[in-house]
Amino acid sequence: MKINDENYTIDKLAQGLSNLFKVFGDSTRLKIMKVLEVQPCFVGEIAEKLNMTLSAVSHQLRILRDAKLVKGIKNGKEVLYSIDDDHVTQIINIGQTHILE
Amino acid sequence: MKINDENYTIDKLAQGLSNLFKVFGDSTRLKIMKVLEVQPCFVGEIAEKLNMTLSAVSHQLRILRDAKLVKGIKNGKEVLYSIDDDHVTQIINIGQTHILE
DNA sequence: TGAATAATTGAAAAATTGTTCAATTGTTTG
DNA sequence: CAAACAATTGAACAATTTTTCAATTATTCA
Repeated sequence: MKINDENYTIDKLAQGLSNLFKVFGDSTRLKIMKVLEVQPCFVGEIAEKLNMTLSAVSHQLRILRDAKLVKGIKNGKEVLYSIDDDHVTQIINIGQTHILE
Repeated sequence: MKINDENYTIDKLAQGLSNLFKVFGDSTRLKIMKVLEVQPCFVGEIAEKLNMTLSAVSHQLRILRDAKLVKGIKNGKEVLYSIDDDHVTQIINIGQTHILE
């Protein structure tokens, strides 16, 4: 394939898509999303539920936020996180169907 | 969270799901899937279209095969690859919707 | 104001992943 | 059978990513 318009387009699309799916490609982040699907939680609650350090959770939440998959709303000292987009549940559900077949 | 049944379940599920999404989380593999969505191709054709070495394509095809996302049918010396599962297109389409919003 | 609490951040270490190169397998055909 | 062709494989290197640890920011309240 030569460097032409068509490949430029597929390259950019593949880049964007793979960056999105990379975010789903980590079990820690998946667990965080699964927890938030049940109900919105503070950072400390997520850490406790998943038996992780606050720091590790916070780092992963930033990645999820950047991808617009979760959002955090500040409430005093605490930040309440929740799922930001229905695509999260859709993608996870199709994935689940795939691996359980 | 303590090591209990509930977490054992979510851990295993998150492992399976993240392993699946890791496969989508690479632009090379995404481009291969995009190419195969248009039409089935031999390994050499994929390599030519994407301007990659045969070896690199073959390595990625094995990962896609293991995840049951593509399948290869041997025909003489050549192997014809195609999308193995409708979930591929579904997941890519939802991802595309997400990043284009 | 100062202590306590919740969360974020940066840097380093540990682990994982993708590509390249060389060698190998399997198939066709001269 | 030997040469040519298509694809796969293994090992090494380069690059990226996740976690940990320590330090920092921001907010509450005594």
